[in-house]
Amino acid sequence: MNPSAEDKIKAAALQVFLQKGYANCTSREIAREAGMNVALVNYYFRSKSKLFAIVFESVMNDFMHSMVQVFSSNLPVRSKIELLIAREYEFLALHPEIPNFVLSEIERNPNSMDEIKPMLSVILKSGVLEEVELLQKKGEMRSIDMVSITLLLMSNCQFPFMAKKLVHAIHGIDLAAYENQLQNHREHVVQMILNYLFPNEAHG
Amino acid sequence: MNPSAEDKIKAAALQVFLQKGYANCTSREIAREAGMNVALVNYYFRSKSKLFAIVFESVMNDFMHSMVQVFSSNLPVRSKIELLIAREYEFLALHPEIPNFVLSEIERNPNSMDEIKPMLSVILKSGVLEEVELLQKKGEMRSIDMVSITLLLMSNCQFPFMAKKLVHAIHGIDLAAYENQLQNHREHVVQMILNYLFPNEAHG
DNA sequence: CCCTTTTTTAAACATTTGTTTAAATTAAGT
DNA sequence: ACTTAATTTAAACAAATGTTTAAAAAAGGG
Repeated sequence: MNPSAEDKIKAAALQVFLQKGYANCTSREIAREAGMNVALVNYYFRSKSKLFAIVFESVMNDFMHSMVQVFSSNLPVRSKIELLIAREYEFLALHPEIPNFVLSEIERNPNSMDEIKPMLSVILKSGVLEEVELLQKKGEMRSIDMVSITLLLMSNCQFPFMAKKLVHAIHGIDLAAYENQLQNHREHVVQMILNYLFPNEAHG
Repeated sequence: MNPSAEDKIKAAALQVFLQKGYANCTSREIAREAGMNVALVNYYFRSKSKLFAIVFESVMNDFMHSMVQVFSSNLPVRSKIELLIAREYEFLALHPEIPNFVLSEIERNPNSMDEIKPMLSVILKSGVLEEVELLQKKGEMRSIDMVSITLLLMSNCQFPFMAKKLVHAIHGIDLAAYENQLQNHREHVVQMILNYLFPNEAHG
């Protein structure tokens, strides 16, 4: 079956909002991208901001989904971290605009993150924190707080995708070649973070 | 001497552009922040976009200045990296909006980075690349390309400042306490990166 | 086929925004 | 003090934008 007008608008909005951000695009632009009238956008979604809210929620769900999966598995922490990085690099290779999209929205509307809290509580209940604490007590893992661990993971996964054009400007690297560069970089990130968090083990 | 009207407008524009970005603010907002009329903004700077260009150039100069200084010093690479991270954390503690400001502008205008190229060539001429190559040949430094080194440094310095509100949403950490968290994180970043780049040396 | 509801369109509205104009005020020079 | 130039202000303009309206077209049900 063909996509409905509603779905076409939602898809167009996703595209446009991701690429230009909320303030930097117009309702007419979304309508044009969907191949229809401005009024239809508001007929189905009432307003630009309501449409954005729907798109944002759907993006956040996609983004968090595989992360929650990883944490809910019963792999050891070390493997969880490895898998998490792999998954994020896969996901962001397909949707590199998302980190900036999320950070912008959080700046625009500080309450926008309320909806991820249910997913966060799933992670908390997975027992990951306790496992980390135990490993640290046994000396198998470096003593480091969860905020810093989160920052290390997010920084090294998300920033490389956000900085594509900046790296291009600095190093002159071709935007196509950057895809390979990123996969290469991923391996450094995995090794570097694991080496640091688990200093007693033998690594590459 | 009192700041001139022109300077007051420039200062207000810096403030507003940094905080809200180019598209997300208005000329009238800048005028109000400077305590004057909209027409004065255009009287002195001709247009919003010309004013932005001036502000952007000045921000980029500030941002690059201390980086260039570090690279132009004759410290060994290891110390340069240490110093670079320290300087960036100091600078970004004062101006945490700059990474996002720069990345947004690069997206809006891909040519905006042309003006940093002179400063980049200063770094290239500093001989840092050759020193890295030599250390890698001698096996004192891990074999890793310059793009990845750049990414490791930028990711771990800039992202933590960009993600302040996101980390607040995830971990509930108070925005004031985050300042301390960042300084704590800096030490992890220094150790992690040095451990990884110089795997043969003894580290904390 | 007719009636009702849903979908689509073109046009209009009010507001905002970047920019300009023309007059008023101030400063500077002689 | 007078003239000229520089600065500041209020008002206006045109274009863009989010939203609404009212009419037209299409779809569905009996």
